[in-house]
Amino acid sequence: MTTIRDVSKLAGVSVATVSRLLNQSGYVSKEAEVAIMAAVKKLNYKPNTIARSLAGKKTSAVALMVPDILNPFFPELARAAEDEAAARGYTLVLCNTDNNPDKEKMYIEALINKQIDGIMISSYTISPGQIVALQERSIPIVAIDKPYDGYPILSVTAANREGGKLAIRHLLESGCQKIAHICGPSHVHSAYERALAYEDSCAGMPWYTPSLTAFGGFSVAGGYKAMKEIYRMHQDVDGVFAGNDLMAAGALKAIHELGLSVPDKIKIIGFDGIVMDMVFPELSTVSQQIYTLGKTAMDYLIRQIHDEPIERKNYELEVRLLPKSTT
Amino acid sequence: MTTIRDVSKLAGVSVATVSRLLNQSGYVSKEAEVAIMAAVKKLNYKPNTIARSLAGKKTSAVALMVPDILNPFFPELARAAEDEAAARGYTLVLCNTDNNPDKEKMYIEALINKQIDGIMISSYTISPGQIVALQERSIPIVAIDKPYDGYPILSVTAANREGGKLAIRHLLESGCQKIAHICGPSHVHSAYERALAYEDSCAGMPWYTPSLTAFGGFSVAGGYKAMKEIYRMHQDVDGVFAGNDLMAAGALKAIHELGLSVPDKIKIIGFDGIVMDMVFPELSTVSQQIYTLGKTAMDYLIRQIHDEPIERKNYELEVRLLPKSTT
DNA sequence: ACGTTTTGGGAAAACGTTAGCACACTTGTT
DNA sequence: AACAAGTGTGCTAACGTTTTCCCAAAACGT
Repeated sequence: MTTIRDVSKLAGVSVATVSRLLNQSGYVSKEAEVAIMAAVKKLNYKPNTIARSLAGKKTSAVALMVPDILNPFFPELARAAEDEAAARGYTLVLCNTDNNPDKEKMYIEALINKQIDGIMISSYTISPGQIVALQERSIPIVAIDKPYDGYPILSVTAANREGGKLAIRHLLESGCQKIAHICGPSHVHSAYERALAYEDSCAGMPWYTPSLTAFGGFSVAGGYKAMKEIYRMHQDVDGVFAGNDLMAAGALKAIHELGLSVPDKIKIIGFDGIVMDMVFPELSTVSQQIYTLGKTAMDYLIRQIHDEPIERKNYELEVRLLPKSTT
Repeated sequence: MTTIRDVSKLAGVSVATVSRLLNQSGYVSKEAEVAIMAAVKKLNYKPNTIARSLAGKKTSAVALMVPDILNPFFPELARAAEDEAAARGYTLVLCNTDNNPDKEKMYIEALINKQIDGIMISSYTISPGQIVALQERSIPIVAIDKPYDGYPILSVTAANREGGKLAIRHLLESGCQKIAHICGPSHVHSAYERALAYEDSCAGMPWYTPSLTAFGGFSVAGGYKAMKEIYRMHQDVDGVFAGNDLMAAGALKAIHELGLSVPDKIKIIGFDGIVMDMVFPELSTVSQQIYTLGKTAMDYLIRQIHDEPIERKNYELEVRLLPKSTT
C-alpha cells in the first residue's frame, strides 16, 4: 500500500504539503503541486480513508435505517439515498431494524462507534428524545416519513393529508357514491394522516359510517382481509381508498375474487407510488415520488454534515395523483 | 469521548492490558479483569472502531454489490446478507452498480480505500480476472448467482438447470402439450442456464420449435411483450416457463389481456421465488430460497475473512418447486 | 528602509487502537 | 538447584492521515 509518505518522498516535499494540496487547505506552490500530482499518479496513490477518518473525525459514511428493506417502499428510498450519497462521495450503510427498539439501539450504538457521519432514519418506534440525543452527540439526523413537530429535527415527508384528499376527490369525481378506507397502523404517522384525510373528506357525506374503514396493516394480506370485511358489511361500496399500494393490491385481489369488475363496479386507489407493474389492472395511486424523497433527504443529511445552514424543520414533499386502470 | 487510556487509568493498568482483555488476546489476571470491567462500565467505554481498524487492519465492514436494489430479488438477498452480517458483528455497505463496469470499478476502488473486509458481489459484467485481482489484494470475495469455473473464486448459486427441468416436468405432468419459454438476457448466467434447461427438456418433443422461446429481459414489461409475441405465433401454447418471476408476472398480465384462463387454458410458472403476493392468481414458481442464498454467501464471506479453511469453489443451493395457482 | 501581509512549507503532535518486545514472577520438571 | 514453560504486565512503535504551530521568504504599503 502506498502512503502519503511515499508520495511526499517522491515529490521531494513534506507530508504536510501533500496533505494540504489534496485537501485544498493552506498554500501550495505551483511547482510543488506539479511534483506532487506526478508522484500521486505514478504511485497510484489513494488516501487511506480509515487513517483520514481517525485524524479528521469524519468517515464519509452515512447510514440508512429502515424497518425492512423487503417492503418495496424502502428499496426505492435506498436506491435514491445511495445514488445521492455515492455522488457526493459518501458510502451508504444499510440497517434493517424491524421497528425493534432493541435493534435500533444496537445499530445506533454500533454506528456511533463507527463514527458514522450521519443517519437517515425511518422508524415508527424511535423517540424524538433519542434523535435529539444523537444530534447532541453531533450526529446529524434526517427523519423520513414522519415529522417531529416541536423538536429541532429535520424531517422529509410526503404531503400525506393532501394526498389522501386528492385520492378521495378523485374517487368522487370518478362517480363513486360510497367510499371505503383501508388503513395502516395508526401509530404510523403516514397511515394516520391518510386515514385522517379520509375522515375529513368523507365524514360529512350522507353515506359515511365508521364501519367503512377497516384495518389493513400496510400489507397485501391485510388489505385483502380488510376488503373482504368491508364488502361483507357494505355490498354497495363502489370506491376504496387504501392507505398504501400494498393494501390496495391486496384489496384488488379480494375484489377480483368477489367477482366485481374494476373499475366499472368498484374503483380503487392506493398511496405511495411504488413500482408495481406486475399487478393488473394497474393500480391508480397517489405517488409520493419516493426517489425524490430519498434524494432530498440524503441531500439534507449531507448538508447538515457539511454544516451548511439548514432550518431544522419538516420539509414536506408534494404528492401527485397518478390515475391508472383501477379508477 | 472516552478512550482506552481513560479506562486504563481508572483501572490502574496499562492500555495494553485493557486491549488484551477486550480482545481476548494474551494473559490478564482476574484482578485486572475485574478492575478493567468496572472501569469500562463506569465510563461506558466503547472501543473506537476507526482506530481499531487503522491499527488492526480490519474494518468489520463488508459490502454488497448488486446491480439494482430495485429488482425485488435483491432486497431479499440484502436482507439476508445484512441479518447475517449484523449477527456476526459486521456492518453492511450497499452498492448499486447498474451493471455498469465504470461504477463497479469506482466502488471497488472506494471499498479498497475503506479497507473493506470483504465483498459479496452479484454482477453480470465483472470479469473473473478482476475478482482474482481483488483476492490477491487479500480482499475476500463471494460471487452470487454466477459460478466462475476454473477460477479460485467462491460462489453461491442456485441449481438453475435442475430448477428449469423441475419447472418443465411440472408443466408436463400438469398436462401441458406445448410449452413456451420466456428467457432473460443470455449473458446472465442464471437466465442462460434456465433457458438451457428448457431446451434440454423440450428439444426432443414433437411440438418443439425455436419460436417458442422469446426474450423477456428479466423484466415485467419484457415478459409481457414476450408473451404477446409467443401467442401471436402459437395460439395453442398451453404452458409457459418464464426465466424469472417478474417475466412470469408480465406474461400473466398478457395472458389475462388475451382473455385466456389460468391455469385451465394455459399454465405458467416462474423462477426465483420472490415475494409477490400482490399478484393473482398467485404464481407458481421454482423457488431458489433467496434468503438462504444470501445468508450462506455472507457466512462464507465472513468465514473467508476469518481465514477459516474453505474450498474456493461453487456452492450450489437446492431449489424447490413451489406450485401455486397458475399451474 | 521598515513594518505588515500574503504565500509557502516543514516538524511533530495528535487521532485511539493493536501488537511486538522485554521483563518479572510462578510453577513444574529433572 | 537449575532450567524451562507458563502467566502477567507495561513500553512503545506502528497504522496513515490531518492539523496545529512555527519559520522563511516574497510582496506590499508607507
